[in-house]
Amino acid sequence: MTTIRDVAKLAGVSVATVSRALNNSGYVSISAREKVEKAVKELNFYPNEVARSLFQKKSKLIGLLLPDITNPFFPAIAKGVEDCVNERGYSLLLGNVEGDSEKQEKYLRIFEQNNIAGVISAVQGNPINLKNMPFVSLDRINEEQKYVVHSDDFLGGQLAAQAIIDGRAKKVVIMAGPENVSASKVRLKGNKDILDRYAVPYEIFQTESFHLDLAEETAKAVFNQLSEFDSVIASNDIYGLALITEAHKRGIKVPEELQVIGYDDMPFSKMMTPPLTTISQPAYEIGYKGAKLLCNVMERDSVTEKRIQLPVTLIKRETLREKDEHE
Amino acid sequence: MTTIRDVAKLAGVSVATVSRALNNSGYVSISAREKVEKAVKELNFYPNEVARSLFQKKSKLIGLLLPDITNPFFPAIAKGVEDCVNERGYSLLLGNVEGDSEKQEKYLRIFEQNNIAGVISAVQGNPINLKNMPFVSLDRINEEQKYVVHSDDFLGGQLAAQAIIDGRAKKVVIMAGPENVSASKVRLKGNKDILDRYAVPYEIFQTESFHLDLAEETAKAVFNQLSEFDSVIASNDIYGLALITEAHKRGIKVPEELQVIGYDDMPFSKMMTPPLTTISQPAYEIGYKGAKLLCNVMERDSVTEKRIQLPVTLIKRETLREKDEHE
DNA sequence: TTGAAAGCGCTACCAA
DNA sequence: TTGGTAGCGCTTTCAA
Repeated sequence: MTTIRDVAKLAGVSVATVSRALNNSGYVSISAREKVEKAVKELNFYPNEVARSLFQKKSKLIGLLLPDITNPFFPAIAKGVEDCVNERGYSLLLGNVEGDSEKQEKYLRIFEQNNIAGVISAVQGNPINLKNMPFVSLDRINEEQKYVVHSDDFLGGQLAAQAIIDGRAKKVVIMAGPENVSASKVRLKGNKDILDRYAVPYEIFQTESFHLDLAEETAKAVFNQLSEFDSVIASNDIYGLALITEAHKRGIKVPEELQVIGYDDMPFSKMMTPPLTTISQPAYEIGYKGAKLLCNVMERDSVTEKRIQLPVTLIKRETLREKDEHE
Repeated sequence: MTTIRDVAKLAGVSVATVSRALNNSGYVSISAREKVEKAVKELNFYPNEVARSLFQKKSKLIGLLLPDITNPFFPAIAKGVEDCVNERGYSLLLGNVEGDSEKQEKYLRIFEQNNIAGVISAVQGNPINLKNMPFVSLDRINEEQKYVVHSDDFLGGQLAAQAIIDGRAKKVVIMAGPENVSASKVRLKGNKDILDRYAVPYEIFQTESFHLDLAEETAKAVFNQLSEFDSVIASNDIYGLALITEAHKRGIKVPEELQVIGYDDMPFSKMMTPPLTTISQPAYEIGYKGAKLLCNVMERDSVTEKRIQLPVTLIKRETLREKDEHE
């Protein structure tokens, strides 16, 4: 391992000068800088981040907490986060938490032990071990959190309900995501707001998780436990797809007999037969803007826009009935 | 921040004793150990990994290089990796490389600057900046690499071709994944091996990437550039789905007029209409076993099983024609 | 069995 | 403008 001492020796200057030259801090004469640069190049030297981090009590690492890396929504967020932090010279320490709050706390501890510069989390809840690490919440947020980036879940819920109503819903089933996840709760509110306004009857089917593996059995359960519904607002695209698949198995036609709307606009949703109508939220952008916010929080003390809300849009495809233009 | 000094002071022993007690190294009397444990608990002390890593010249971090976190295959691998390294007390530094070899080298440098314990990579190619970090390749491997975990791509290719033939393929299109990706190349060989054996005519449509965003336009291109094919071996499930969607748009019936087989058995592939027939490879297990292999390489010097191959299976669903039992 | 002290590679203070 | 040096929190000699 080549160190700053090797560079100093080769350049014929002190380690202090090398350090100043590398960090553009303090005074360095042009000739000294040149000697250092030459030596750095010759030795192919890159400073050890661990040593730097030990001294600064702060590393160039950012902790990323995800509820489920297997759910396509989160890799999209992660990519946005990564792109942004990379531009600023940070790297990501990954923590896939799986709804396990012990695991979450364990990760927070690991983050702290590694002098993390900040943490960005799409996991619901206020971590205990957070100490005073800069912290930004994504998507699954709560009221007390100071820095958050999320999309307009209430509007998303409204849009979904409105679209279903436009498809002449007589009786709708709302598959509501986990009760402890803010985004689900708010969407549900949005759904109800519109459904109530138009006095369309609905039933709520509460799901415990967004996990992909549960989608199929949940779809079955919906059909087994509920009846005579002609419209479903699914908790996300995967659950919507599972529901459509189950409907097909039971000989129910989509959208004629049963219309379905998803949430998230996952990459494959447009490739279904029929292509899934859904609410799109800008996952990549949530990640990117969240990371940007975190960087700003870490670098300055004052940040103007602390709680950022991004728009959602209805993506009309073919799992909803056509609006009856003649009524 | 509470340090080992605080613990030492509270326990009434020296920092050396605290260190020994924490690491179970060297002699520590029972009474000293008890005092230390009590102090540790009282102060809620966790050792700083950065300091430890600086001294050891080795951190508890493992670098994970992924070609595209957005492709569901890789999060599945990542989860396997994470589960395994967690059990052994390591955490993951994430590097999403996007087929950009500069980015890959940049990450390797960052890994090195952070005293990484090892790296695990699903990216094709032999990194230059690898120095002597323990290194395990996953899925996209090559001959020179010492430690690899992958699935039986040749068999996968054969299985896909055989299944297509069983569905009475007259003329098949092979969508071959990127030429520089080993897994694609080997699968293609497997395809050809069987197709040639049965003298079934085929054309190869070379794709440049596995990237999700390109799936739709690739599907269009296949139909625009090629004709009179009745079977497609897609490079993965996403591309298979995109192809089916495009076929439907063009009024082509699947599987009657066009049969399609995918690769990877992504989580949503069974929820399509019709459900996608595909080749399943154990992504999670590839990740898990790869991480296990890496840990063994890092901990001991001798590892018996250096190149691990995992099985693949044909998942029959409904995008292939039935085998004609009467022929 | 214990503790003092050196030192991992770096930054920043302070004196020159 | 420069360099010597202390010290970040930890582990590991080595002497007691």
